[in-house]
Amino acid sequence: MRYMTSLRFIDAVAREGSIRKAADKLAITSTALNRRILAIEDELGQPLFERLPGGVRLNTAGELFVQHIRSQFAELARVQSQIADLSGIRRGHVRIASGADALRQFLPKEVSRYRTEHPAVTFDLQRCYGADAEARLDSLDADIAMIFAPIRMAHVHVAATVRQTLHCVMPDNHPLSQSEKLRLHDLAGYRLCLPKADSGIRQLLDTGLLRRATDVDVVLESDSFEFMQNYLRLENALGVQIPIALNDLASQDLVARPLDPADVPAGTLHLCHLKGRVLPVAAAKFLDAIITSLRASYGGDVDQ
Amino acid sequence: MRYMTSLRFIDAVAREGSIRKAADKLAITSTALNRRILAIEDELGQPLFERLPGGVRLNTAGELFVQHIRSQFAELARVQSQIADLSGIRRGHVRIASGADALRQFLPKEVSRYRTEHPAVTFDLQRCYGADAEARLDSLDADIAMIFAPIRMAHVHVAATVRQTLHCVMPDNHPLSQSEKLRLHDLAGYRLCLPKADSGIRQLLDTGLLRRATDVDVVLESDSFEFMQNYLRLENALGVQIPIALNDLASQDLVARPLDPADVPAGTLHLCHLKGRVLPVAAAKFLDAIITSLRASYGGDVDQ
DNA sequence: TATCGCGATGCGTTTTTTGCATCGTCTTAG
DNA sequence: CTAAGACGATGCAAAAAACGCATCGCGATA
Repeated sequence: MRYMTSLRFIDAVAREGSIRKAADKLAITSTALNRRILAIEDELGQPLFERLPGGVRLNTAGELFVQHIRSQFAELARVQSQIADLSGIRRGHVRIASGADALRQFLPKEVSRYRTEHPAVTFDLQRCYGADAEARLDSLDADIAMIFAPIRMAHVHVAATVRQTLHCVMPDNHPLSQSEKLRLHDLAGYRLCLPKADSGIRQLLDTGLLRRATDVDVVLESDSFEFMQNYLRLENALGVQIPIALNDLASQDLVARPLDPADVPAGTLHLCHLKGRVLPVAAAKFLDAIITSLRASYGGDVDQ
Repeated sequence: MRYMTSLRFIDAVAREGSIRKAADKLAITSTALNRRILAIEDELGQPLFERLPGGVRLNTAGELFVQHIRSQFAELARVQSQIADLSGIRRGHVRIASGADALRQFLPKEVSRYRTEHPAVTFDLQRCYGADAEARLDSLDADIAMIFAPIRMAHVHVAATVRQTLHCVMPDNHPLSQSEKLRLHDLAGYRLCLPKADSGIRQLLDTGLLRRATDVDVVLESDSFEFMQNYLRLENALGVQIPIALNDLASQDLVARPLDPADVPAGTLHLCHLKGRVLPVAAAKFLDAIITSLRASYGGDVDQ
């Protein structure tokens, strides 16, 4: 929308921390950008940025104003989406912040299904970690977040949760593949490939290991599920994942076995959006769709 | 704010129902206005107005968009007020929709007191009836409503209520001035000056009269309290008002006597704003101030 | 101390917006 | 049944706003 140009520009400057850098990204001269900002500040009667030797930084008023700008963008998007829906075709853009878990199999499938029904809806998938995802909801950079970690911020609304038991993934000829269910002490002596410490899986596992004083052999840490899964067979090691992240293991001759919840507490996958925000039609409907789908897959483990 | 010009224009056209008329009010030519609207419609990809032979009217998309525009205005006002508050001086504009009751004595006093403390805050007092006031909250034409009538709309938030007993106002030499409390049947045979039928006072009174099958002599109806009050002495008649509307009666040799609540139910003065809306600082603080003041005057009759 | 990168500003140029005149259409008054 | 009036749309020239270039002053850094 044309009339929002100045606001977009301010947002860009706030993000870049420099008028010249922002001007570069926006493909205009720093002069023009600078003058737009001065004009707005003049109209507001107060500066929005502190001028530092190395650039600019939002002052308190600027923080408030930029927050306002972002909520205006989000609101406009919502209204546009709602208007588009009137004409029968659902349009819109859905921005999802998710951990790697759901990004593997679940979200691709869901997005694809949704886009089959509503081809005019576009998506933006942002891979990120727990606190990050919440921050993106907060700054209105994402509409929906799907994270396997506790929710920290108070102003995030949890639309649904899914209980997820940790599973060990291993080559199908691994000795532990004989057991249907694994206790934590079973893992002692085997090589483990684990997600990094900031992952929700790792935190749950560490809690369990600490409590049971189990000593395990972590040979590899990575935040890439793909890497770990492809590596397991090479070193005949164990990985840990949650059901939603499990893809077609059989084709790689891998199997998954649940860890006894008595040893490692089950974690919770949170599906959320910013509290108090009215989502655009497209995002709201997509949220509904994935909740329905989760319920179909995980039944009683889904809460709303 | 400059960047909102097009939005302001659209709002004006929606209100006027005609591009030419709106252009007149906005002091530009209809051409310019017309083209701004065409431009926005073009950007949105959908028309916002139906073109009728006698002017234009919002279509469904337009309704949505105009609603969005108005909420943007309100939000901007809130942010500006918040920003102004940062610099110590409270600025802002508070728009109050109120019945005549509170507009007589209470609000002038409160506004004046508030403006003494915050001279940079300006006010807009809109006199209107119950349902009207709610509509103004809804269309964001008012921030706060103060109405002596039941709340009809679900999306209005009642910040406080004050129970108000109806009082009869009369010249101090009126026979009824002897009684400290009046029963409904006491009024029979005396001349009454009453507010019009759409007033909250009248409705309560009519309820009582109907229930008690009391027949009274209504000689005059008016929605002007001033007129009625000045008229009472001339015809030695009775008026009915609620405490908050009572001004300095003694100087006019008038007295007020409560009507027995057993005959006429006490009414409720509602202090409200639009549900889900964050009020600008100035409005929010003024609301606090009048609630405090009401509590000081009416104590236990105030609920929050 | 010299240099570099930053935001601010004066000035000529380009783009956008506005106003005027006018068209076509529909309703209403005679 | 026609003429008049009011409405929104549009071509074109004038006015206004935005833009880009060159340049300034300032503070950090090497």
